[in-house]
Amino acid sequence: MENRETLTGKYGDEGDSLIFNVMQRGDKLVNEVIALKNLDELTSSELTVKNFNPSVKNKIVNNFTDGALRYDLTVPFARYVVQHQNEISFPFKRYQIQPVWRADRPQKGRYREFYQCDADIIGSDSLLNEVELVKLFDEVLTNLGMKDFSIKLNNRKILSGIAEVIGRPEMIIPITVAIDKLEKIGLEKVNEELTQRGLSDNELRKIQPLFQIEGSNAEKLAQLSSFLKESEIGLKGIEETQFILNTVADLGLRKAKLEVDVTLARGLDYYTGAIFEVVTNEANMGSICGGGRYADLTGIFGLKDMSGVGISFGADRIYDVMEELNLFPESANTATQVLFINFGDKEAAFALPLVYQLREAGIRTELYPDAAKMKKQMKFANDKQIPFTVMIGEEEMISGKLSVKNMENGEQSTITVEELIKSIN
RNA sequence: GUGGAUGUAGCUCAGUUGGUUAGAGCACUGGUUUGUGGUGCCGGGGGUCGUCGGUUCGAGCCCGAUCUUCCACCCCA
Repeated sequence: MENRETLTGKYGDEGDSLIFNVMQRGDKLVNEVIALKNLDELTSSELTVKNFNPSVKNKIVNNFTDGALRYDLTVPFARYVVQHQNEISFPFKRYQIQPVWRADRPQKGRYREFYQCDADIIGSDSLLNEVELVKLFDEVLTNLGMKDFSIKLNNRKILSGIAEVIGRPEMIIPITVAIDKLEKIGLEKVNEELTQRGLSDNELRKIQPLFQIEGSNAEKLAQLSSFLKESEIGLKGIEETQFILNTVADLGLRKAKLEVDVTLARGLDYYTGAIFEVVTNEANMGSICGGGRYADLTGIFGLKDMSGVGISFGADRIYDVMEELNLFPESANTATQVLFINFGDKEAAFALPLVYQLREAGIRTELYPDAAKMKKQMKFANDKQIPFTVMIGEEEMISGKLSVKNMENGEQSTITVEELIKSIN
């Protein structure tokens, strides 16, 4: 859990409303309720759901909640870096695997609680870090068995450049959100939305060439630099993207495709340079990974000039995709090799040292804990695909030999422990 | 946040235009030589039909509310 104010305002308006706020506890809460009773805006009639106006709602959230569940791992990481700046040697790398929460309505591939696996490098402007993270995407997802996935690459500076060229720099977020939908809803609808968001016909006309951009990464960048020739920041974004592409190309990738995608616009407010998103081309799933460069996230917490870049793997979505693609091995078969059947207290006491003798010989062995019916114990062994069962009853305790049953072919033999160990090892 | 569905045994689901003791498969359990699994056969336990209220002589089936889960949009991991 974080302090609420640590998280609010970092993820955009949409993000803010998806943060799980946590109520104050105990007397603090009681005191806030008492204090709020005195606010003239809050009359009892306003406490009915239908009459709830936003300002009252805000007031309640502000007064009643002091904490918030982590929305992602990046902002808390930035907070951590600022708080521990004197103890950290920079550039600082860290990975972190933890659950995060979104106050959203769940559906396929969307969870209210899910795990993110983050890797970040903070305290370095170098684009080599971006290159390393692209390689990390490739390495991890390839090792998990994914065969066809795309790392989409864009740059916030390019998006800024676009807004600048159109003449509406303040509209960068609405514009990028709209063009992000190009593939999904088509050109016409995107233009509709842009108009609705306040773009003039002239501005709309200026942006059209952007929607025609296509071809290889190099061709896209070439068209883009002509579109952005008036924008210094836009050209800077192209240059950065070019560097990442070239360097990665020299190193090569295993299964990943690295694709420039100008329509990739992540809603997170804090990205300033490269923006990443990974999608699998083998299953219908939203993005499975994301990330980007944040040049001044720590500034909000009081530490200037601390640029970082990081990526996040969406563990649950990756799991879902792997499940769908049958990428999990049939069984990790580290299961029991020998099961001792339990005939009762005396027999169990006799068997237990033998269990440990087998284990010391490296054989995965267990003794059924209860003197359950034999049929039940045998069925247990069968269900768990345990290859050998050992029966020790009166006879075996006298003779000192074990009745060993091979569960695959049903054959049974009477042998010593040493012989059993030898036959398995 | 917007819209649409769902909710019947542990699990997956049937349940006819509202009508007597609510069913199946799987799972569990007992028996089939009382120290033996996998297939077979015979038997058994288990459900206040999400919750509350309403309509009706009578509701799992109709109506309302509420909760849950799911799906799409929005957004994103």
